[in-house]
Amino acid sequence: MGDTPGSTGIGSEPSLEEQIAAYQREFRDLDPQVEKIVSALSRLNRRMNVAYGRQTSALGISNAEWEVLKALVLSGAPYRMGPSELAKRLGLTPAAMTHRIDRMVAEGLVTRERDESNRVRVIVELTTEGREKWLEAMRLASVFEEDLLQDLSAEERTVLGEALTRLLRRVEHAQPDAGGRLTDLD
Amino acid sequence: MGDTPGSTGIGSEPSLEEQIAAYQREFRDLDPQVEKIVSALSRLNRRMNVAYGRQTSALGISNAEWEVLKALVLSGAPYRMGPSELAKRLGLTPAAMTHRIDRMVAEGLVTRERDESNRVRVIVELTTEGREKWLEAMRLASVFEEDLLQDLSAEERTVLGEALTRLLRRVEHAQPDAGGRLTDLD
DNA sequence: AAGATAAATTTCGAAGCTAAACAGTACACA
DNA sequence: TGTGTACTGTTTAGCTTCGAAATTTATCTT
Repeated sequence: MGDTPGSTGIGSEPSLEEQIAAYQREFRDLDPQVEKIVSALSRLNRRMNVAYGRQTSALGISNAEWEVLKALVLSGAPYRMGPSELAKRLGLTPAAMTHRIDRMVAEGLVTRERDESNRVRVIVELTTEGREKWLEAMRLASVFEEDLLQDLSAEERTVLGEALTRLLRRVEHAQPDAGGRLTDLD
Repeated sequence: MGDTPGSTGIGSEPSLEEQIAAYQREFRDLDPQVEKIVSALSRLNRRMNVAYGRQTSALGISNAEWEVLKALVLSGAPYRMGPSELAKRLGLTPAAMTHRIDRMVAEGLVTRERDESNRVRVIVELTTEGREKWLEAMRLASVFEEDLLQDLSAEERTVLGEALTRLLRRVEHAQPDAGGRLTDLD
């Protein structure tokens, strides 16, 4: 196992090899190959997140804000969603969603207005500035990703994409999806 | 790009395919294959973290606690570290480390005592209970992981492990590793 | 028109972190 | 032997973000 329910901290870590060796030492029945895959996956993901985080924070947006921008953009033009819809999508309570939207309105990333056709509802809409921030972050990220995968051959990319989606399907099938804190492995 | 600096929320998401299609629609210059790999990786990692989180929280330990347990176990017998060493390892300030250790001492996962040979230092040591919790979590995690990788052939495992470690090396090389909030892609 | 239902917000409080000040110990070096 | 300096860990105060529960406002049902 990677590291298991580890975390997201990035402090000074031992190398992947050292860590796997330590796992072998402390926990006998462990397949080194499985361990290698899971640990590498977890650690790779964490490093990528650090990179993304740097890029977005350079643009002045937090992760919480990024999530909202992403949800709105992916909903398609005209980039509108209700708070409760957003909350469900992001796994937050309505209260937390209200707070987030407050901040984002103050920063000009979204607007909030009542739906005139049903005045109980509220419409959160992406501003031009919000959309441009998202686009800029995507540009940075796509460059980073192309660069990251540079060394992989076309065939390797195919196998990798195929294997990962197969694993994903398996996890999504098996998961009843309940509570449980999140974190990063490794 | 996966989703980019996304987050860790697990709300109700669109399927991977739908999401990739949305990315294509909203952001033109994007290699679908790269996108597929990065998104699957990110999403897979998140789902796995949910599974791990459920397992550890069933054992009554938080992610923060898990990190500390892991660092201590991997340091090897006699499972002792100083707070500042732990803080550096986990990427926390000393103050935050003090708080975490407070909680874990109260729960009997670790002990804290002064180093008699150098009374400025403090020694945090894993208790038997702490070690057993770690072992139990590892047992659960390793079962989960074996099950997850079940479908992959020996050859696929080799290719996957190799490709992931290569990507990891590339990221670790390129990363000056500065601030930047973390999160999960996708 | 009177509930019943639903959406969003407000209020209050909890968790977890950081920065900065503080306290205690060890070591260098006159 | 004393004194300054450096280092560890803790304390204090404050910030950010979230959640639970109560509250407000609007809609729907009958």
